[in-house]
Amino acid sequence: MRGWGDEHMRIGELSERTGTPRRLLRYYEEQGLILPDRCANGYRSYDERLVDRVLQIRGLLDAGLPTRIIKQILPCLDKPRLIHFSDATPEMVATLENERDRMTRRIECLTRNRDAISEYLDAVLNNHATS
Amino acid sequence: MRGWGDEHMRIGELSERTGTPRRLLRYYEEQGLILPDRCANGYRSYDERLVDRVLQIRGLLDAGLPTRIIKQILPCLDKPRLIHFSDATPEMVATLENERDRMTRRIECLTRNRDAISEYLDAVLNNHATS
DNA sequence: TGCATCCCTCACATGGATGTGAAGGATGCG
DNA sequence: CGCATCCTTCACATCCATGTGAGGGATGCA
Repeated sequence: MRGWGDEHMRIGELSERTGTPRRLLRYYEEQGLILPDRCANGYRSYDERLVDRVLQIRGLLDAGLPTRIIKQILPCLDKPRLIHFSDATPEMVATLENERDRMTRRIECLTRNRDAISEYLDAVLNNHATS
Repeated sequence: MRGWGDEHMRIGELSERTGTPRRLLRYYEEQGLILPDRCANGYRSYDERLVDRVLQIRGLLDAGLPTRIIKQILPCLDKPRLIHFSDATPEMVATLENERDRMTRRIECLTRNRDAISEYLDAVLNNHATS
């Protein structure tokens, strides 16, 4: 029953909606990637917006970034235009530039190889009759 | 002295030229990603072309693909047009399609986040005066 | 010949993401 | 009430990429 458009949810629902084991939701919290509040229970209470955030985290993890880095870049993606220059220390900027370049290289490598796979698949699927 | 454009090299040279610890070169071999031949010594002898292959492997690893998958996709990238339909079993094709899609998703995620970082950096570096 | 430097294999260690389960408290339904 | 189902914490286990070092053989130079 409990309306499906609620503002908050417990770990089970977030787990289902993101396809992420509860264990990992706790792990991401431990790593400082998400910060759910707590009910009087002690139960974790997740805001609706955390669904997207968790999916984003998983995407980045899957793309090979470690939680330590994800933790650093997430804040920059949160505030769409509400840039907060507060913690934009020079080292932070350097870290971000560095990571941006790493990501670019990763993207290039992935794209190159994915295209090669596509090419291969096309070849196999089109003129396979000529085996 | 031994000419630097040789056809083959030992593990030390390959390690230097690819920036890869010897340990890992042996590991990649153990995982079936590369297949150096052996001198009478027992020493591994690497073909010149393995330089690029190792770099490619490292790129894919860095992008988050496990060796198990890399092993499966490498053969498709080797033969530029010399497609070998021999081992193109239906499951293999399915695996490749699946992996291609995963890579596409990864690329999208990385691109999205990298662009967000870029945007943030631009903002910080351009109108930082308005802190 | 001795010594440095490469190579070999074997094997245990580490760090990060994830699996799994125990032991127990909260909630809610019959 | 009893029982199922959710939640809590704690802790050990696994997989994978990588580090590290021991013990020993090969090569080559002084």
